[in-house]
Amino acid sequence: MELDSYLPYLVNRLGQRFVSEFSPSLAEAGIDVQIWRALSVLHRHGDLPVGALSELTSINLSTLSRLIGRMDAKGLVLRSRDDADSRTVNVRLTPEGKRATEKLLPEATALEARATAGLSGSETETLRRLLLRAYANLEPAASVAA
Amino acid sequence: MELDSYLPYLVNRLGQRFVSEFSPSLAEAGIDVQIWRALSVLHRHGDLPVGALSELTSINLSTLSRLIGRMDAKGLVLRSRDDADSRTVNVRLTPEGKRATEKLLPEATALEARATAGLSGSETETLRRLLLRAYANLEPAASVAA
DNA sequence: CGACGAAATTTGCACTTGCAAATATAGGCG
DNA sequence: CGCCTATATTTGCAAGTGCAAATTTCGTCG
Repeated sequence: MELDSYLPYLVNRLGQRFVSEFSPSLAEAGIDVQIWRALSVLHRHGDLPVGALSELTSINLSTLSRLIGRMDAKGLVLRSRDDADSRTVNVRLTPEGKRATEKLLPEATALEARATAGLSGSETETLRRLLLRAYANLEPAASVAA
Repeated sequence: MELDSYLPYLVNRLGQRFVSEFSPSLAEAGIDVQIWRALSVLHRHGDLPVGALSELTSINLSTLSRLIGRMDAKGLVLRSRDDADSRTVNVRLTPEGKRATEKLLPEATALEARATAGLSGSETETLRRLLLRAYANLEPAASVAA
């Protein structure tokens, strides 16, 4: 195996670099990268149950539960039991959460632009497509009940 | 910004999936993903100073210092002050560390193969190249002294 | 040669994380 | 209707993590 071109390696270090390069913007907004991930998903998808938010953010459920607690304390989100099924807790952006997210979106876009500088539009699209495909390929095997 | 095709988002979730899919193999070997990252880099590059290992693994220096402590305790690596400059500590794989790493390499390769299933050889190469390029594009600005 | 600032690594501390167990609510069955 | 199992979320606990300060060693200048 050639580590320098090993995909998990390349992906991990690019991910770390995205985080470190975005951190100054986040720090200015007083939030960390995990909160940002949750905010951006909620902004895109609207209200979501905790479980769905976990799935979409790739944040562990118990970690996310506490993260939502912190976000709530900051006034960024609201929790409420679902009307139809009250095992479910729905998370919703507050106006302030929405505002904070929208303030950061342009910087997020700029970061991506910086990452793709020098790539043609079609190369960038290819990159997106292949990342998506690899992700789908690794769909957990949903282990059939024993 | 369209979150579902936002690169940092795609990269993060693919990275998380690589980790979760590799975890069973790691658990069997009794190590965690951070240790694996350090092992694989050491295997590829040979002995390295802590700072260089931090750079190559994208693991924070203080975190790495303690990680090396754990690896040492497990008999996977050895620390030794550098002969020429004893501010530097060199980290080296023990034979056992080498063995443990080589035991996992085939599974790492298999994971990558699974991720790239259905992609042509040239698509996979393109993916590697673009990830590398994006990483290079985000090289920190080395802020010129004020 | 001795003091001083720079470089490499480690450590104190406060906080985040994930696993597994606990809790809360639903839904089906006798 | 009450019990039992499944689903959704939270919490106890034992680590792991990053920042900033401390430590160790180096190299240079007076």
